[in-house]
Amino acid sequence: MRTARIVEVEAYLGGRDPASHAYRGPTPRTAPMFGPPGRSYVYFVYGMYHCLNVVTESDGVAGAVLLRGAEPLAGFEAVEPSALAGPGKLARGFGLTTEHTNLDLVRSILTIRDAPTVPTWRVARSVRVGLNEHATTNKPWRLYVRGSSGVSRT
DNA sequence: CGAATGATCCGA
DNA sequence: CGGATCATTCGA
Repeated sequence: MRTARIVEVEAYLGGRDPASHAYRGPTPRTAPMFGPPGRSYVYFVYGMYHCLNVVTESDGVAGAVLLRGAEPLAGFEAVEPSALAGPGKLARGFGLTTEHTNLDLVRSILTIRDAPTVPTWRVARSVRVGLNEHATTNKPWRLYVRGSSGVSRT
């Protein structure tokens, strides 16, 4: 089993967030974002990368958190500490594809477990990265563990 | 149908 | 900064 510690995330909302895939209403691809919380939303971009999100809002309300970086803990054979630093690399490291969208993250082959609380002083905030200017909100909706090797380069 | 585009990454 | 590379989405 492969395990890793999540160290970088970004929040995406629904109708009020122009950067969100849910901005213009549900589509077959984004349906999980409008579903019940605690499930996965995996999408394919740039013809070669997958990204993993955790659906967060109640059923019928769009909202998700993009997992952008993690530190490998176990199950990864001889990988660099930065192997999961970045949303595309994280999904690839876990072998995720669109087959893994809409999975129950509490009980399925893909789960998220509780972990020791990260001290507030280790958490940094910033604006989200990788968005086109038109969609940027300039809200500090990216959170990451300061100094972690699992944080994507920006 | 065709065309545009993107919540990325890497290398120069 | 540009290229890789293609599913998804939107307009005609």
